[in-house]
Amino acid sequence: MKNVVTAKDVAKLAGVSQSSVSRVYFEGANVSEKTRKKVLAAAEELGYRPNEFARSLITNRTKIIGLVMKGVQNPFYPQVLQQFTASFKKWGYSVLFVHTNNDEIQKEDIETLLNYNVAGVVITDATMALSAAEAFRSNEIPLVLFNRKLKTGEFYTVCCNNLSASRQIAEYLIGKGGGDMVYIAGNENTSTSREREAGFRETLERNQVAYRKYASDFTYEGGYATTLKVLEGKKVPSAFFAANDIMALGALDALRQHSIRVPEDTKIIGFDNIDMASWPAYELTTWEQPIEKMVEETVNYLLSEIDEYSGLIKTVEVDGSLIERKTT
Amino acid sequence: MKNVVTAKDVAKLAGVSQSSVSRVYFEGANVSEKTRKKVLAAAEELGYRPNEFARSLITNRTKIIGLVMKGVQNPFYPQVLQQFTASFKKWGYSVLFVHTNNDEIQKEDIETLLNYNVAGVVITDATMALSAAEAFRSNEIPLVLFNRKLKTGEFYTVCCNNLSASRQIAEYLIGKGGGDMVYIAGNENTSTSREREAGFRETLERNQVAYRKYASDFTYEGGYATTLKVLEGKKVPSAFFAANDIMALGALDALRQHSIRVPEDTKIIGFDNIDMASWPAYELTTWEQPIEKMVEETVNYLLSEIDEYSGLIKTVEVDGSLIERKTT
DNA sequence: CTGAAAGCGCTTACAG
DNA sequence: CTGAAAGCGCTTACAG
Repeated sequence: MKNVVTAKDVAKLAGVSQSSVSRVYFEGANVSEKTRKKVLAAAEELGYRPNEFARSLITNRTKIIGLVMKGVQNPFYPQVLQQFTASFKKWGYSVLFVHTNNDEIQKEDIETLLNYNVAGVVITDATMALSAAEAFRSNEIPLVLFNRKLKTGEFYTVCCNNLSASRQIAEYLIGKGGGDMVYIAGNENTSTSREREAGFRETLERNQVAYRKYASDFTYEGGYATTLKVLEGKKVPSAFFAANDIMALGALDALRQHSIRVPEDTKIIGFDNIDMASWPAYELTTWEQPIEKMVEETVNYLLSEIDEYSGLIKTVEVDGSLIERKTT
Repeated sequence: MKNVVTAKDVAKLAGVSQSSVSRVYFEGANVSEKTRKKVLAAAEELGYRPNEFARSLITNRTKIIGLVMKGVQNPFYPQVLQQFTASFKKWGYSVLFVHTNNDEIQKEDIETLLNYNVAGVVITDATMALSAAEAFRSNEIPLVLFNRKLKTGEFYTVCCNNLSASRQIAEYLIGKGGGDMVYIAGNENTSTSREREAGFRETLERNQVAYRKYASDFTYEGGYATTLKVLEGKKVPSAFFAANDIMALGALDALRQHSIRVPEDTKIIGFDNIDMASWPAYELTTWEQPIEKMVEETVNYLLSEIDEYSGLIKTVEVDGSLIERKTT
């Protein structure tokens, strides 16, 4: 019963061939204005819509982008999802949403993406086996790692300039005075956490500021628990740098529970600039990730690769900026 | 170059007909174990995957569910998205994510859903013109409104038992003492806000407790600003009921800014039980929406309608429960 | 600019 | 249980 109206029906009503109907719906094809009008009128009358599947079958192209995401709990990512969806929509692409619980994308998810012959893939906060990447490459499906670097030189990557950002963060905190600082790391297997650590640590060491690192996991609960652990030592550090905002908020709440005043007794800075960072309960100083710009870079690359596949590999780093609020 | 391996190639290598290859991948079809093994071996060797588009073209069925969402800013919805994706994945369905900025789903989004011939549709916090619904109905595409009621009797709806919940909330607050209460409403055109208001108001009036309603919009900023407006009056109400958690958090921050103690000077209760409600900075008393159960109800209905379309219309209301924390 | 025809990669009666 | 063949709804050379 479904979708009963076909190009053939429209052709009959319009008094043209099925090929002409097809041409009306295929941009770039040659059709006279007269034919176009007849076809569109007939299509309107019958409620015709071209069948995407027949179309994809023959063109071997789809208008679907696969978007892979893990941490929807972190408000940063829903925002990313929204912006990608909006941006792709402008170009006529729809988003197939793939959620992965594991750090690494599972085989079944890759298969789904391949089965739907997606035009392109965006991977946000998940990793991928190189063999999986090979499957996309051999099918000439362009792929972008968003906000994560894997093996350099293997993927097109778009992310924030974490190294330079964390150096600036270190300098900023040093400027605020105080002699020992704590880095609250995110998951150790992410480039974002490692790079933010590297820039921060290196700058502190160069300035002979004491540095401690505590492992955590990019969640609010993690930031909270980790900060409690930091406070077990007798000395409160002069400043905290949390690898993302949601951990910074947890850290802030942990500090408050111990009646440690921020920014008087210690300072804290996050990363991302999620909505909550600006809430009056937090007023968190942070580093803004330019999501819009990052999304734009990603979409532009994918569209150009869809247009003509080159397999270009590059790492694009977009600069963010310091957002100063009341925790420093 | 893409997806070059077809059933024909596999058939040749396996020494069987293309029909047999097809049968191996079509569950329920009759194939001998011997044939199956030969085919799977050949498929493995060639890296064969059935083409979903060819399949959909002929069966007129897809394994795609359209999920329409508006407010990804409210952490409640990413959670909903995640649970739907996980749940559908178990049944072999993928999620086409449609984000709408407007309250009402736009025509182009409906077209996308129809073009991809989705097997079913879930609409969360958005509304839809009846004419759009008609398009789904006439194509026998099952549809569920999740957490929103539109015209009763027109849609299959799954939501929380808002009326009973808000009555219990009112009784709970009355039990805590105090004589005048404020309802912070969400968007006026949503059933969730209206129903929560109705149950709350009705119970207060029956108990002769003064009631005031303030319009707001389901956002943190809205809850914050609206509460400031409430406080412009000289008298601080004895309690606030915010139509969702994110507004309640905004309200709480506004109260703090005015140094009004919670729960001593006034009380506040939200709705949803989002992650943040349990954060130490808030410890918000709220009503938990049983997302898991609601998702399950939705998925079960859709699967049964996909299996055999009946057009069944019903409103399923799932009970939630009070989560008592420190704001009451 | 237009139509007739081949073909995309599958599923599914049909006959054996 | 299996194979040959028709056909799903399109696009796209090809010829006119």
